[in-house]
Amino acid sequence: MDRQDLLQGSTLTAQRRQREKEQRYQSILQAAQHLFCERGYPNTKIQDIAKAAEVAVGTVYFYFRNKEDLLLQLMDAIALNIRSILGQAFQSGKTPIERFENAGRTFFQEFCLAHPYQLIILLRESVGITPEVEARRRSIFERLNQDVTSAIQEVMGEFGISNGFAAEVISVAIGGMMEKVAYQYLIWQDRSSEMDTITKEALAFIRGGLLSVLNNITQAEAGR
Amino acid sequence: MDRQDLLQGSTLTAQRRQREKEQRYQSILQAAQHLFCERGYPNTKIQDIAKAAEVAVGTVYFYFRNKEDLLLQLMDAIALNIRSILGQAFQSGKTPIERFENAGRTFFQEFCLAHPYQLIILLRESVGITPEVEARRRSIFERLNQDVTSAIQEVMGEFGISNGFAAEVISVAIGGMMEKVAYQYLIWQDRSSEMDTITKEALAFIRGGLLSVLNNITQAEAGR
Amino acid sequence: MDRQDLLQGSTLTAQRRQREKEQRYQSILQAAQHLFCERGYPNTKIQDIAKAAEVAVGTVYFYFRNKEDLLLQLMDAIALNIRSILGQAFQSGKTPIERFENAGRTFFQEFCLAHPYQLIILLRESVGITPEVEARRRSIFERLNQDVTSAIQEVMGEFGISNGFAAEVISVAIGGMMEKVAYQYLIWQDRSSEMDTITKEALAFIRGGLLSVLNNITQAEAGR
Amino acid sequence: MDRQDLLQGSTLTAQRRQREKEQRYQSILQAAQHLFCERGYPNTKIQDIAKAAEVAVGTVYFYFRNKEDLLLQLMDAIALNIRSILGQAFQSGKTPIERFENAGRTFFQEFCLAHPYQLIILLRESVGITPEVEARRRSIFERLNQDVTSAIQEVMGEFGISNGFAAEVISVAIGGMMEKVAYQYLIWQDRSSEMDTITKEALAFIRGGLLSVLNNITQAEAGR
DNA sequence: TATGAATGAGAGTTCATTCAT
DNA sequence: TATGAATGAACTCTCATTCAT
Repeated sequence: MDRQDLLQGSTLTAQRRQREKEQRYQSILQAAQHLFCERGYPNTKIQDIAKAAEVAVGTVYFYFRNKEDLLLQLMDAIALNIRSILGQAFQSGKTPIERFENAGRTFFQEFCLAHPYQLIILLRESVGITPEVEARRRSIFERLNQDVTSAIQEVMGEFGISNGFAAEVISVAIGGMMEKVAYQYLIWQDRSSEMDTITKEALAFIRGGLLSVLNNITQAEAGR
Repeated sequence: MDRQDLLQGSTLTAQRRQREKEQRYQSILQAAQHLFCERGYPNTKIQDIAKAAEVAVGTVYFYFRNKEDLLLQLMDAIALNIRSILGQAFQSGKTPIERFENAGRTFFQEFCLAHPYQLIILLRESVGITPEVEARRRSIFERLNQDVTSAIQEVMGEFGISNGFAAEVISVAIGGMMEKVAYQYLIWQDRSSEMDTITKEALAFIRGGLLSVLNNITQAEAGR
Repeated sequence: MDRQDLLQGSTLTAQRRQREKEQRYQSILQAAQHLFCERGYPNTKIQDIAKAAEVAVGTVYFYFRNKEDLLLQLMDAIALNIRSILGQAFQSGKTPIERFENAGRTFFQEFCLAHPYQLIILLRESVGITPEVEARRRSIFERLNQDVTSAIQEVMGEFGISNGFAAEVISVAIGGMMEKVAYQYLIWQDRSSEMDTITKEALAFIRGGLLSVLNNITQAEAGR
Repeated sequence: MDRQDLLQGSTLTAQRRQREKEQRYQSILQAAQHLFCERGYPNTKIQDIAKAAEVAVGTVYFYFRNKEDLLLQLMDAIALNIRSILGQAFQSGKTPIERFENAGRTFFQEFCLAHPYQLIILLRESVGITPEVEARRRSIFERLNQDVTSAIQEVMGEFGISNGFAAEVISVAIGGMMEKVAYQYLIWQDRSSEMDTITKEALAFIRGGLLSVLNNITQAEAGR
């Protein structure tokens, strides 16, 4: 065994270790997500998470500062995922309004239906836990809100108008709609098989509201 | 002192005692509401509530089965209040759409702005506490939803159409919107001074969405 | 209405009141006995006793100093009853040994079978509660023990011997035997229908033991 | 350090840890036994046990599900001990009756005098605590009873007779005698120095009863 | 006498977190 | 890195007892 081999060996070992570390981190995170959703955050013990992830309690604390940190990192991962999903959707489609609707559809299909646990963490299990968690929730939604607000302003641009405040309020409103529809039909009830129709109804309503607001502003400006 | 007096006397005493009991009950409930909102439900100790209500810990348990029961009864009182407020609003105004908008305005003005703590309990502190609490949350929103769905169907009736499913989904969407706008601008930010404008924007959006949906259905039916 | 009448009236009223007081006292005592046996002393709340006796909590404390006092007075009543029952039995029968056996039979028939709750209080619910309660238990059994020891000494007298110490030990042994047989076949198992046979077996054993001891002593003394 | 060493090393460490765990478990159990006897089960706080065992409260709950479980495991350990002591005694001696008397003597000498705390737990502190504890008590005595019943049947065999029911009742009776004598002279009074004489008197009485019963049955059978 | 609302010390139990190995 | 036994502060809930009416 020459030096090169030794180096290679240790490199490979290091790589494997790194991979294993990442896997452990992920398995803990997934176990936590699962249990938080099934039993609720306050009713989930670190003990349980460790058992589900097949590691010792101490190991959880090696990867996460504390229980709250576990939730925060979970939220961050979820936020990353949802933004990545929506980001792509916002780029597909020809017209701004089309892109907008694509994003809406994608939210229900690719996020809510595909990752119900992530939805539950974001809308239920991270609510009212701690000021820190609540702040993270807010900042996540703030960023999503900015994306949507930008999209709305783009649509507005098509109509030759610009109203940042209205765009923001409407963005918040649309966000709330999407959240509540998902909560109602996926968390409270399980109507996942009807999500197609539900999505259509909700998006029709949103498009209607959006266009109507734009037309009114346009007319109002024209009437001046 | 004759028999009548004795009877009256004891009745009056009994009445006063009953009144005092009711007052104690209310003062505990109010203390709980205040602390749940300020510190969060899980961080509020029964001890604290007792101190704030100026009673002993045991007294809290005389009026409420346990901490969860305290929250549940609080939620019920809030649900009663919001339904009473919205119920009146739904009866004012000439046209269905007018009544609908009145209710929306009333929600922000008479409920959210007037009773921010109740808003916080309903939207934040009662989320994800216990299956029981979550079930109560659901049933409260279910009932509100039914009211709004009815109102939407009334509006639909004006247009000579009827679509229960659409009405329900739109009701959920509108509910979510109101909730999120309130959460965003009253709980996360304090923009209570701008609530007038925000309300106007949000209601315009809703009216637009609603009318648009109705026109589309009408046209679709006409086009057949 | 003359003075005599008034006096009579008040006397009668006083009598009635006295009677009612006594009834209340008894109903509380009986409720306590029942609940102590069914749920166990530590699991019985004063609240429950009051409810069962159809009086207010405060009323229980008018008749009894505290929960322990309730148990102590119950024990005293039971001790009174058992001594009265056994006392009569010890006087029936011609020979000492016959009287002795009558008492044994009576214990099972007239006490254990007739008053199972009293048996349970004495043998189970009053055990290991408090030093005071334990002391009362001891003094009750001490007195019973003295009675039995006397009876044994009387039997010994017939044989022309006297051994106080042996009499005492045998008395304790016989007492323990009766207790355990009752506990086994009436509290742990319900073999009340077979108590006749069980009683016979047990009494035969006792008589045998007793006579054997007496003969041995006699022979030993004769052998000197 | 080669592989063998590593293996040995880890094994030794694991063994030592296992031993320490067992020691902690025992020290908690002993502390509980001591305190239950000195203060009574209901008056003993987990806090106190922890302090006496020089561990934290949480450690008690690491080894025992709850306070009741602590008592149950204590009872099991005691039952194991008493059966092992009596089991040996039942095997010493030539004749069945001799073995029987050896067991009786051993009960007083090797169990009651040597382990008074175990006696107190079994006869006083575990009485009337909980249905579960009472059930365990019953099953422990049931098993002891079976042993004694078997021994009696063996004695009967010597006389050429067999009466299972009588054997069982007599076994219960003898058990009750032993218990009560121990309770009276070791728990209520401290006459441990006189236990020799007391044992002799009690065993004479038992032997007398036993032989008398056997003779009677024999005569009765002969008389047929 | 009788009532029952009010009291509050106290106990069992939990569980996030630590740290020696 | 990983382990898991150990920790102990914290919290909910109980219930015997009191006392103003």
